[in-house]
Amino acid sequence: MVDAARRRRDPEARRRAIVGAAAELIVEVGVDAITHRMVAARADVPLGATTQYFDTLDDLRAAALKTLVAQIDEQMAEVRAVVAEHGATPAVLARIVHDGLADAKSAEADRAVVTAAISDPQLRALARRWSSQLAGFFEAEHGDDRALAAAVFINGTIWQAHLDDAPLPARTIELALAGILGDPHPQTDSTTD
Amino acid sequence: MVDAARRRRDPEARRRAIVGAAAELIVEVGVDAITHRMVAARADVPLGATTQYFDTLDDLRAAALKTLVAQIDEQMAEVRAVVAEHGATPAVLARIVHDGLADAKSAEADRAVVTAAISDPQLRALARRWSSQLAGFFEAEHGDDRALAAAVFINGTIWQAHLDDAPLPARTIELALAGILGDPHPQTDSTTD
Amino acid sequence: MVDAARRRRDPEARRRAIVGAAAELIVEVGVDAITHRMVAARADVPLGATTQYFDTLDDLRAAALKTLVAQIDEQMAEVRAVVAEHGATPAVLARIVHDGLADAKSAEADRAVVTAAISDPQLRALARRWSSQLAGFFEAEHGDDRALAAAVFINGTIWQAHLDDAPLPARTIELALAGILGDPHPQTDSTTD
Amino acid sequence: MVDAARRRRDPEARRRAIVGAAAELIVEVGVDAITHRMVAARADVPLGATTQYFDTLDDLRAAALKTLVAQIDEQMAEVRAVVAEHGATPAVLARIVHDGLADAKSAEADRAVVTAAISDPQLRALARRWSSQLAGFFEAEHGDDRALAAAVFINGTIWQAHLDDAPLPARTIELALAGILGDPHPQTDSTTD
DNA sequence: TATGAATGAGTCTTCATTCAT
DNA sequence: GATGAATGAAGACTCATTCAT
Repeated sequence: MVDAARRRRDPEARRRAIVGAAAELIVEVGVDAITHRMVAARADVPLGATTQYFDTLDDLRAAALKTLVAQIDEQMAEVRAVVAEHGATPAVLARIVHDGLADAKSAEADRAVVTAAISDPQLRALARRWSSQLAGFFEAEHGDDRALAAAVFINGTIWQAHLDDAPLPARTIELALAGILGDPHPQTDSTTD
Repeated sequence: MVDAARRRRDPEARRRAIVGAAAELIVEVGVDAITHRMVAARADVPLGATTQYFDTLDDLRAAALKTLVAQIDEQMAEVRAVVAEHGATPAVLARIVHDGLADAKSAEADRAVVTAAISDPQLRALARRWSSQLAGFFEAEHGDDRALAAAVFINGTIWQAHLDDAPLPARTIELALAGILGDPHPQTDSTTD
Repeated sequence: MVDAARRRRDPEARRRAIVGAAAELIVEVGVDAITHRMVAARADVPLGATTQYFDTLDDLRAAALKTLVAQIDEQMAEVRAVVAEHGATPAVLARIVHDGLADAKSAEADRAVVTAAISDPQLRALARRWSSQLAGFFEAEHGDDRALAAAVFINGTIWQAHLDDAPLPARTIELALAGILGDPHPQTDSTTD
Repeated sequence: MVDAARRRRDPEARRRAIVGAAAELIVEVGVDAITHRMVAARADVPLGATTQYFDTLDDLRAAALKTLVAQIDEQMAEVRAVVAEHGATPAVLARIVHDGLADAKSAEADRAVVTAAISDPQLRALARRWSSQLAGFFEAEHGDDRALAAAVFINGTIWQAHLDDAPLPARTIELALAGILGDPHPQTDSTTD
């Protein structure tokens, strides 16, 4: 009764429940597949509640994607923090990436957002930015080309993790990053080897 | 009249037209967004034809995905042929990957299928198989780990190319592959630790 | 069975039935009050048929209004014919107007279209044109001012007939028109003649 | 705070604000198009207030129409006063009608009520009464027939003014009324027959 | 009493699928 | 076999009305 009563008159919580349900469903079935009915059922609210809080399904979608984006931004901030403390070495990054992928939830969120970015210009810009930020960790030490390649590889691991339903071994990631990045402070296109 | 007569007499061609239209549309608008009406319009056949040749929309979808899959398999066969002749060196693979990505059409098809694979178990199995085949080119020479990492990187390039609307430079791909694969004939686990 | 079978596959008849039902309902409940469901029920067709034949409710509304407009144009043509033969005398016009108003159906259609014209610029233009045509019958003989006033009076009779559920007596109409029009060939504002 | 406090303490004012907003909106968008939300926004009161003061939307509509009716009754009273002083001559009436139509606001209100009367029996009765009152001004002097015709003409001017977005010239109205009414003190049926 | 959150009925619209022709 | 008309289920969205607070 407390729950029911509370839910009934806690608009902020209800809004969060709806957005959360939408975000979950976007991850599960895709950004275009969600419906008011699905979201209402998942959030355990009546159908009308979904339109009460969001004028259009697009608005709801946008809000849900925003929370997914926020999650990724948070991840990125954590990465930044770890890198700031321990340096952007292959071992450090490999650990972060592996752990991130091991968290199925966040890995799937990453994938969902990137997939949604296919047809959403705004999300595409964000995805591009994330890719740049990732590359940014390596640029100073390893040059633009290798940094970009490392970011590309890390993005690739998201899809591989999805295919395998399991993250790549940290060891494999580390090995690959080490190979891609080469020795610190190399020329972008190496002359001496 | 010739056209009409022809079509009437060539059900196989009509079926191909429908499947082809569906495949195009899947790439353009996504696997879930196609409708009988869209396909009929694109294939320039009457609405009824789409249900005449395929009992359900899902059947049509499946057939269309099958042709996209076949395209990818063909690509893979070409890769295999090139590799058989020139070896699976970073330079060779980088060229193939770059050229494949530069062909927007095939790059989009790749992406569409991988995206569709998110929620289609059969396609997922295929995607896994492609990843394995890709890795297979390198396993003998470089060991399982590095081979897998190389495949992961190549998959990553598909998404990066989509984000940038341009393929990665062949040079960057080659550099990365060279780094990932390291020296030929290494142990799966690296010697020194 | 013949009826059912026929209706089932006589698109033109079905379309007419739908438009006719919509027109009836517009007259009865107003242009903004019609719904697909009302029209479908009145036309005795399934709900889907109304959207099969008209992409949007607005399209259906427009088609229905078009038939009402056509009815009025036809009326106007008849008036023109009668006037051409017998002249635009008060007696002749009074007879026409009275008979038109006595036909409740057409009187209500007039009223419905004029009412719909309140918020539909296209219909407003038409209503203006009708008013002009009506005035046109008298202009040559009686000058612009009196002609316009006669048209205004005739329009007024539509509303009075609606209020009274009965047309004004032809005698009253004739008397009023005669008074409004005065003697033939008057000056509108006379200076020279 | 003053405003809020005031409103809180003056339910009657709030009720008036709601009814006034509803009346405005009826004139603007039609009697059937108003919603609680629209009225609340226009009256600048919370949504709940609209249902607090009126059990149903129909009740609110009725109240709003009542104020519009009152406005018209007031107009009619003014007409009566002017007529009592200056007589119901064509010139006097023409001036009144023209000025009334020139006041777009009141002309639109007239039109809105007449339109609403189409499907509201109560309003229809009122409209009938106004028509009678209008005719009443002329009956004693000019007989029933001519008086009715004059009222019909005046009603016609409302619609013409709406079509033209401008009132008829007072001169035209006067001319028409003079013609319709003929000489004072005629028999209902004209003398010669 | 005043507020606005809550709910579901009803609206337009799309479309897979069926089936008469 | 080929066509497109037919149908209803389902989706997005609006809003009158109720009622907790």
